Amino acid sequence: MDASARQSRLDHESRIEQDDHNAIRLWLRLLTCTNLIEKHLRNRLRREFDTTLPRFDLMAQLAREPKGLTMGDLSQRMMVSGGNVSGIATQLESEGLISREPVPGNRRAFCVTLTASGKKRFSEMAIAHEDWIVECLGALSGAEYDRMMAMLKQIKVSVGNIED
Amino acid sequence: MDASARQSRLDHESRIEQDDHNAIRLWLRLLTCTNLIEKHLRNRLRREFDTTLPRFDLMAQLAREPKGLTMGDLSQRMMVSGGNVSGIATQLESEGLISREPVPGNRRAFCVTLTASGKKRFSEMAIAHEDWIVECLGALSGAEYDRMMAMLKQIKVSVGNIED
DNA sequence: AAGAAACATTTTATGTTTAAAATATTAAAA
DNA sequence: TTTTAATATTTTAAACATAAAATGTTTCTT
Repeated sequence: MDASARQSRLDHESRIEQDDHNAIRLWLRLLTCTNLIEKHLRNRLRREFDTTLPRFDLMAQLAREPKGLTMGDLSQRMMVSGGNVSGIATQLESEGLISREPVPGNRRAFCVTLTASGKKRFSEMAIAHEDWIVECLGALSGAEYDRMMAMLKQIKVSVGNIED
Repeated sequence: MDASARQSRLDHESRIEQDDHNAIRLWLRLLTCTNLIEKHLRNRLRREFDTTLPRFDLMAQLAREPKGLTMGDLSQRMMVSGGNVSGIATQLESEGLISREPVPGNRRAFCVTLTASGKKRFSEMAIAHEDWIVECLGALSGAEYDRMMAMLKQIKVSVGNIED
């Protein structure tokens, strides 16, 4: 193998390695960024509203469905396990923010809704929450938003295709 | 207010609202994407190596420092609490993947290192782990990598500046 | 050298999350 | 009608995470 052939082999290999490392670097930065924002939101929810992200998420789902949702609906929409929803709902219920009523035609299910107090509390939180996110992501231009959205969608599809 | 003025007011307001909603949409997609990849990695670690992400992360830190790290070092680098590291280390030690030796000149500290078995296991996992990430993010072109990295860095800075 | 302060780690208590088992209800099929 | 399957929820067990208290070690001050 002459020098140029060796060189091109090395280039090829190092480019592949570089791509691999790029993928890891990108993943790590993606993870860091998301965790940073999530931690920020958690801190502010705790500090300003004395609550947690999962509790906020549950209330957000209910706010979108004034007619209420069953525990199973909540589990599915929040993409967390049923046992998890059960625990969070118990807390929120004891604080009077949600109510769990039996469903007339279905003795298995509970219909979970925001109470008046829960609605009021959630609307305060939602406004603040939106502001916090704009603070975090507001530095990106409209064009950058679009590009980022497109790339993330592509990643989502890639990952979705891997699953067996 | 004439029609065009009303229109421009509406446009302005709706653009702002749109931006807000864009920020939330972007955040939600970012979160979904990260969670999707993380869940995928967790599943494969569990399925193919019968381990967890925190355990992998601890071993990864040790693999980078053949001389070993103290519990405090690990806690700092993994960005988790000391008590947490303690629990994970106890598990890995009982499985013979790491060892905790007293440090000669410092009777407070333990020096944690990968055992031979731990090194072997980790190198297998690291290769697979890298492949999984390339699978997830490989659909992006080199230019897209760069743009994404730049935007994430910008977000990181934005969020960092908010903290008080 | 003695006491105070800082440090490294473990222990304890508490909370969140998941997966899996258990319980109960409804719907469908034989 | 009885069995079976699907659904809805709760309970339980385990891993992970944090904060705070406890323990032991080192270093600094005086």
